[in-house]
Amino acid sequence: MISLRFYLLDIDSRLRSGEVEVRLWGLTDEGRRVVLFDRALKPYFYAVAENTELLEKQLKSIGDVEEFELKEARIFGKNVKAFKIYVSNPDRVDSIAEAVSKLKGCGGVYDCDLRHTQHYLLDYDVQPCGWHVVEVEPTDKENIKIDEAYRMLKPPVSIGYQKDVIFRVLAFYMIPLPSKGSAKPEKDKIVCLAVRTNEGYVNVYNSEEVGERGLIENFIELIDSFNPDVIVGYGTNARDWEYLAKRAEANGLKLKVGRDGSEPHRSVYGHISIAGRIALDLYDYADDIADIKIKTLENLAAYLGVGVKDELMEEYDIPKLWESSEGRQRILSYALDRCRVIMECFKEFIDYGCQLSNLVCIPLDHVCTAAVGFRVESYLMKCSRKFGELIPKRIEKPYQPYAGAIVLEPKPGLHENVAVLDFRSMYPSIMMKFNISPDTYVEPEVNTKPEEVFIAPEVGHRFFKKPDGFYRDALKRLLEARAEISKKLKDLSPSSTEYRILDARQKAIKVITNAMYGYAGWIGARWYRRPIAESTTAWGRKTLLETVDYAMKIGLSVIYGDTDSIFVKHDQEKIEELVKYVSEKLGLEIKPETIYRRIIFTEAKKRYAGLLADGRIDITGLEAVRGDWSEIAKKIQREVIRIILETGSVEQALKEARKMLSDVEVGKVPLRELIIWKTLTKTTEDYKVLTAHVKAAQRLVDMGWDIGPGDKVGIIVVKGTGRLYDRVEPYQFVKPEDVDYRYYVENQIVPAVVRIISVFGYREEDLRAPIKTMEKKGQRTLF
DNA sequence: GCCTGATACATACCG
DNA sequence: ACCGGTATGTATCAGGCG
Repeated sequence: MISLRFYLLDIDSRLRSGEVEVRLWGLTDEGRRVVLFDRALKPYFYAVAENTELLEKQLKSIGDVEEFELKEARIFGKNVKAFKIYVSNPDRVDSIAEAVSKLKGCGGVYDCDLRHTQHYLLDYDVQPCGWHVVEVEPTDKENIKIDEAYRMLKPPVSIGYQKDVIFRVLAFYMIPLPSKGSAKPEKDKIVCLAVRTNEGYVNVYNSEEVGERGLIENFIELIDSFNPDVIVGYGTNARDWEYLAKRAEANGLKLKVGRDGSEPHRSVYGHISIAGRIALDLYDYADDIADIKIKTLENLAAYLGVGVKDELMEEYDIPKLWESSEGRQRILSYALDRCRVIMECFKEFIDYGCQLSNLVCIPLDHVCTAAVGFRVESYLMKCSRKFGELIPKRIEKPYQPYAGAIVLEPKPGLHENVAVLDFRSMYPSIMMKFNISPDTYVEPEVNTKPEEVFIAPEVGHRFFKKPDGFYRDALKRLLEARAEISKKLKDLSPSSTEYRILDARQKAIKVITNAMYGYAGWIGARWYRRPIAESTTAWGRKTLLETVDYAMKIGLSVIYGDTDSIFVKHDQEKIEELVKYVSEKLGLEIKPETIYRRIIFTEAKKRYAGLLADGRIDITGLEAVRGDWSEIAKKIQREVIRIILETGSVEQALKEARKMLSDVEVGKVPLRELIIWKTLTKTTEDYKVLTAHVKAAQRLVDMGWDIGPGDKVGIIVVKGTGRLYDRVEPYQFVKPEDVDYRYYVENQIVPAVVRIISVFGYREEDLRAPIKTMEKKGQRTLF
């Protein structure tokens, strides 16, 4: 027997002579790549026994039910008796559970729609991207590309061991040559594939030199010899892997890149998995970052501070470039640079990725692809085990709306010295304070004594004060962990490894904490309970209103507020009093987060712009921060905002705006700044009304471009008559002389500017009038 | 058949 | 495939109008 320290990278399972075998892939303390086999866990599910004897009798007669045992468990806080039912044929867990759920005396089936690997992780408390001690014996490697293979003798034991793990990483970027529209793997060859390892190997395979077949062979050989733990790319789930597999097939090859010689395969959440390796798609990371509007690799790189060669190349540029040797050269160096950028973005991402994976207990490759709801749910499943809660099946539930947060009416105008007071984790704190949880919720028909429950305002839902609900427990762990990390971070140098990892972890914790309320109100959630979400927002509204009332009572002028924040005229003493009130009387924490030297509010909620102490300008909600306005309109609005905030002179802002606007009128503006991007949210046929971006998308599809739901369509408005949708073109096809510059002035720039200046009594005419008329208004400033 | 205002649809934002 | 609240632009339709 050997005892090993083992870091878990990936987990999968396979059938071996009728048994499920779990494979744990990872690294040892000495940096050896190993795989561990374990058949100890038998497939199972739970059936709640409402009539134990009756149910037991029927269970005996069901084929493939190997054995079962009666256990104590909990469902939504209620103690129940349930049979843990072991199934001999792992493929039949679902169907047998379905059959058992219909038996007399059965009160529902639980833990039945989880993958076997998930049961394994939960039952043995195994942590992806975490260290364990394992007791093993050596076994045959079966040609697996690994240093050692072992058979597990006991379940793994998770240990708090922290050690930086150095992965072997391969980044790649491929370029196919499209014949028409988007490249199609059925007919369009891959002409170049760039690779880069984190150990310094760089190359670009070129179909001109080695043929497409040679290019793919080179790629497979590199994976074979370098044997990476991680293979990273951009857009690999939606495109690259499938493309490579099809082109491999067309060349009589198999894309055997898995450590066990298997090919990439589609797995849960739409992820493409590679056996024994982490297949990462940085697109998923970009998708998670709201500030990145158009999810290109360049934009991700810019966001992360990774430098990109200033060379724009899009798919429609490729065919023409490929015709000349100079163009081909450019394509090759472009691919190489993209590969470098992918590797650098990977380095910025990986600490956070590992921490998130470890926290929510989803393997690293899947956690990136999993939506927030599934991440929260996975974390909750882990917590539920400690409470003895069985895991409900995912079922369709009807949608029933409920009231959310409140937003205060802003005081329009320019204000000076405004402090923003934010509640710290308002919803999680409220959920903890009032023990809001699926297992503490009191059904309407249940009688309770007034002192044993919390009653939500407005909606009247009740929650038991004791014992702790499992949401309270789950949140407490998160908040305590984060507080502890914050304390540690203070004593660490930001450049140290430990700081980097802890900071990544606290970010991961924050994401999960903040998503917990949203999860509770999601109809797809296993632990969905509308009253939970509804009560949380009700207490939230009450809290905010009470805070506003008190602020006004002590003479603080409240300018705005939204959900968990209030904007007040800065007054140190009174703010301190308000903070004290909130902490002592409401039992929550409020903190001045931001101080604006100056801030502009329009009549509209959720839209404002402020000047910070350090001179930066913060814009919220306005056109300037939206992805569906042209850059030129956004740029001019930003400029107007900046001048007003810095000088207080609307006239000066107008003067500048007029200058910029007149450039547009004569066509002195790059086409790039005229693109209006909109997301296609469904297939073009599903739209009830025709819109500009849908029309453009239809045209692109007709021309052979792969465009579907979720894709962004970039349009430019061109001269013509009729509806807007009759006057737009996909941006790729527009020449400067086609552009309808008047549209941009009247429907983009003017509205964006007027939105701001109208606050100060100026109108469209003031923007468009000659300077002479303006002077009549005189030079005045707002402060 | 054209104009106008009301309404529905579509998108993206805030917290 | 986390929530509800909000702003805003464009399409579409009903009704007025000799």
